[in-house]
Amino acid sequence: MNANSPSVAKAQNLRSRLREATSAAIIDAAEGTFAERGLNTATMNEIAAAAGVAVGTLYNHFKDRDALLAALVEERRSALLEVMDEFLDQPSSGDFASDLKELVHRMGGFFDQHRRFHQILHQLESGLNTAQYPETAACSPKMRGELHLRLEKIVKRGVKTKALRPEFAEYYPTLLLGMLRSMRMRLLELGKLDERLPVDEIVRFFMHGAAV
Amino acid sequence: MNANSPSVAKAQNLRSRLREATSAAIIDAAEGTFAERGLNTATMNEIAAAAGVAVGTLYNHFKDRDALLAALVEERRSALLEVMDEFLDQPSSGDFASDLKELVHRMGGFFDQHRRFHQILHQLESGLNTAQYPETAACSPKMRGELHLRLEKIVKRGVKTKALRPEFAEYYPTLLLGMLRSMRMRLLELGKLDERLPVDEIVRFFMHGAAV
Amino acid sequence: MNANSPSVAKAQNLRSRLREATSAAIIDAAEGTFAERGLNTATMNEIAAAAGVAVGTLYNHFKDRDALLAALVEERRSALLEVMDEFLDQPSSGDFASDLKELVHRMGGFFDQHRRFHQILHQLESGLNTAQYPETAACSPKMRGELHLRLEKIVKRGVKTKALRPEFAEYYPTLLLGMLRSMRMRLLELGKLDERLPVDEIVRFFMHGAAV
Amino acid sequence: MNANSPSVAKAQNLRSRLREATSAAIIDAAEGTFAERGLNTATMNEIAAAAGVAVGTLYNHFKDRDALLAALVEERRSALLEVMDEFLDQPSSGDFASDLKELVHRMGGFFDQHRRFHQILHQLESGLNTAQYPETAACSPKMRGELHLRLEKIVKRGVKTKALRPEFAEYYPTLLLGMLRSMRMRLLELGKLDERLPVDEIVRFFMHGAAV
DNA sequence: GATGAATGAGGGTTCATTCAT
DNA sequence: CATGAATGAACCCTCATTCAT
Repeated sequence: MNANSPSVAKAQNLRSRLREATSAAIIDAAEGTFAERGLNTATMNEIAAAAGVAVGTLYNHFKDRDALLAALVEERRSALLEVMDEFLDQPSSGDFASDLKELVHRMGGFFDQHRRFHQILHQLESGLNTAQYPETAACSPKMRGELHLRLEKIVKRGVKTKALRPEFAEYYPTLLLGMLRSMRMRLLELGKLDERLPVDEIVRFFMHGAAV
Repeated sequence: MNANSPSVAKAQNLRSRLREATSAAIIDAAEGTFAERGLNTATMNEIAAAAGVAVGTLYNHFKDRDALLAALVEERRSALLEVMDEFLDQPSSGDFASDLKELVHRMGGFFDQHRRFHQILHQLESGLNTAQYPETAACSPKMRGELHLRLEKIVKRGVKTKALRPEFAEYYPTLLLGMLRSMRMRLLELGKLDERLPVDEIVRFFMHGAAV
Repeated sequence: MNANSPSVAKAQNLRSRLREATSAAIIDAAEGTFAERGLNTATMNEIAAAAGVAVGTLYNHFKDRDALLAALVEERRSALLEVMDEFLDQPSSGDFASDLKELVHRMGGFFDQHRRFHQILHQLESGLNTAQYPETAACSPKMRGELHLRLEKIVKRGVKTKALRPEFAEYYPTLLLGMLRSMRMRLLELGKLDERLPVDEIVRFFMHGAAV
Repeated sequence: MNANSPSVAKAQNLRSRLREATSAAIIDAAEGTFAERGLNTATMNEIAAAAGVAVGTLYNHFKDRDALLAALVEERRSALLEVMDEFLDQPSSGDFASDLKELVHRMGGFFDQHRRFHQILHQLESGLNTAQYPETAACSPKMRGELHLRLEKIVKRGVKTKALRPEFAEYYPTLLLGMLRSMRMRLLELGKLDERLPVDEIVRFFMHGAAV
């Protein structure tokens, strides 16, 4: 048989790469459409049009609408966590404030690069949409949980080194994420679509608050 | 004739009161349904069932789905702003921190009392939903704008009295609201449906941050 | 008992007259609304509003929408036939053309006076509406049939006196009515709402056609 | 690539032809349903059932109910006018009566072939239905206007050649159309569904009237 | 008898999903 | 595999009719 011949293998590779490329294009189109039109309003036809393919093709790549959304979240989730983990696996610099600033910079950079995904996260957070999207429902809290975990990790470090007060510490990750998200929404509302998240100011605020 | 007789007048009063009661019941049911099932997912039939009336009745009281949502937002909006204005119209205590704490307590109290509305606000914030709901679209940013305005007012006071740093002050209202909202969502996620917002801790965090 | 006392009788008379007056007002309102808004589009609420009463009152006077429409048709039908019969019961003048002109004048006069009813007749004629309105369905062809009968009567007279050609005579009533109706619609289309049907010209055309 | 290969082109041709066929089937079904059940009573589900497709398919081919009706009217309108214009563009035979007879024969033939459409025209004429159907509203008077125009054209010829009396000539088109329509309705009422319009008799009547 | 709010069956429309080509 | 027309369940909304006051 020539099923394993080099040329066949090469052809399969090519095919598999083409397939991957189409999947990625669909996910990108889905990200844009979900963000722009809303998680509930975006239609499969719109996504297909944005991806430059026919609706049927979406279903060749993803079981259903829910699976597409879940795949999109999963794709970005892993990329974000990778960025964070890459940093968290390094030894601490010794200065908590620098460490935090670096981590939040990485997150902010990712969210700036994937603004659309950041908006989708916001829509998912309410958890109300997940009832309709069971697969995403399993994926989105997981993603939030993992984000939370990373932030808890560094917060615990901060508490241990007495850089942070321990009293309300369990909610610091929530507050930090909430501030990033509300800043993104505010920038959108002000029409500053291309402006970056003011990460340094947010970290400063997180550390020292608003008082003089 | 007897069109103005006491009994007719009484009957009209009764009717009008019954009508108000039904409207209020519908708005309450809508609040619950929109919050629980999601702004897009909640159906008119669900809302009617929750209110214990038939669908047609919803349309006797509100022009369409959009108008019902707008009426709901408007109802709560005015109640919230009233609570805030009642405080803001008083002379300052002189101590900024006390003033802020009091104001946020009022807001938090309102949001605790109307948890479901707080969740709806969150869903409205993305602005993506409003595209579909023109009437709400005109109402919801107004509400956010007015909330913002109140907070800006007190923030400016704080800056003027040098209780607050001026550098990032334009975003303090956004951050404060973002923290309240993310805390609500977190409590929901943890299943602590009936727990109150930890207003004191949030204000403390707002003022002094997380650092020791 | 005083059930038959004069005053009671008088009171009952009064009441019955009031009832009649309300019924007539409703029928008038129905005529206007059906004509203006269309047989299918006119709603019971619109009719009630036009009559200055509540919807419920319509149902106190007429079993349902269909019965109201049927009563309206019946009311005008009997009035029209009365006008025609009054003439037809007289002995012929001896001149067919004069007789026809007089009859058509009476019909045209009635239709001018009840333009709205004339329009309703037009809508009923298609017979498509009657499927939905069983009572009217029984009433409207009857009305058309009776109109037809009167016209057949005079046409037969004309044929017998050799004033009319017999060849196509069975369709002369249809053509005559069709011309009256199309003239009404044309006047409406031209915005000449208040113009009278050009009865003389129509009768002339009926008798001698368009040729020189 | 093979986007322009013969097989793809052939497939697209096939698809496009199938699509046309479905559209035509839907228009035919709509014609039958609108005529039989009435312009207001016919439901989209009935039309879909008559066409042997699902409701959704109607909306794949026509924006909404109104657009379907308008497309139907437009389709028949252009076919009718084509038949008339084909004749009107020829030089006159010199004999007005022959010309008129020929033209009305063509119209009558078309209306016989499209009896259902003839009935729909009748329903549209009242203009009351069109208020609800904006697209049809723009299309239906246009169609009536164009029909009128053609008839005015030939009537003017007749007046110029002194074949017709000029006195009431502006209403001749209206009367002619009204007679055709009332004859169709009469045939329907008599259950003579398949009988043809008696065009010769109508033209004779138009020219010479009913008198001996 | 008049009132008008409540009712709910039924119609128009959308859109995720399927499947023949 | 890609395609896109067909499908039909489910949604929003209307309006004739009822009935408690």
